[in-house]
Amino acid sequence: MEENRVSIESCSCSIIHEDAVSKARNSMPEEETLYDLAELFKVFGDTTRIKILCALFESEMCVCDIAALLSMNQSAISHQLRVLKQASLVKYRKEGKVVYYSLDDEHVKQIFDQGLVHIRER
Amino acid sequence: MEENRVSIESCSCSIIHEDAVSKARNSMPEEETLYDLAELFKVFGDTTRIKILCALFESEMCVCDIAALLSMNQSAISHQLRVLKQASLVKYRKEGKVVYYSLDDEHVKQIFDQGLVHIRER
DNA sequence: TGAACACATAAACATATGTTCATATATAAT
DNA sequence: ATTATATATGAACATATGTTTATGTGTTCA
Repeated sequence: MEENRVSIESCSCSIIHEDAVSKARNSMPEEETLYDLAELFKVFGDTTRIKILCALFESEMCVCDIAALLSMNQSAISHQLRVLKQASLVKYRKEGKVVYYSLDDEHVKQIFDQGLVHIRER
Repeated sequence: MEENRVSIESCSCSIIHEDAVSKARNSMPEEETLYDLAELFKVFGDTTRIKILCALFESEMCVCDIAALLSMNQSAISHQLRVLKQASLVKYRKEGKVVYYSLDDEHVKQIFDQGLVHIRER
């Protein structure tokens, strides 16, 4: 349908399927939600952090344990734990000098497992 | 238990909980699996790509439609569609000059929704 | 045949990100 | 009090990443 073709400044091309575009536009969650969602997945999108989460599926661990497990230095792990903590993916408890980290959330594993399903099936 | 403390070169600290470390080590998936998983989530970890996927939940769309929807230029969208395609998250069909993209996978939405659950509950 | 269009892609660029190094903080032990 | 240890953090650095710009490719239509 020629009538549906509308020029948009930001894009040199014309909209071919205005119906599809407006349907998508209406169903789209808020900008902030999508931003937060991307930020969340970004946290999962690093090998070190994925390994840390994976390790914590088994039991809580202190920073040194994780560093030893992954053969990385303590600082790198500590930095990544901060990222995980900010994303509410891990929580911690202090016991003297030692800080024990554990999963903060029950559906962290569900996100993880859904990802696994995808990579196994392609 | 003092006997459990073992020095590791890569980490200046000593392992405090060798049992926890070895349990985690044994349950850890293969390195390659974890790498692929991180790569997958990395693809979800960008606002533009999240929006594209979100748009495709409704219906297939051509490149220009998506560019107009997101007020971005065609090239940027095309680059991101390539990333999504390489991750087996979208597929396409050609119809003359127009290339229609759609979701490749039924559990893309499940990963997306699991992420939503997390950000809504924190 | 040639112009217009939809899309792809390479190069360049600015920005974001992860690790390391050095150092600070807090607790425990001597 | 001093030392050792577990962790946190800021700065620096190298690398990765997303967007733009320019251009190439393939298809349609006049």
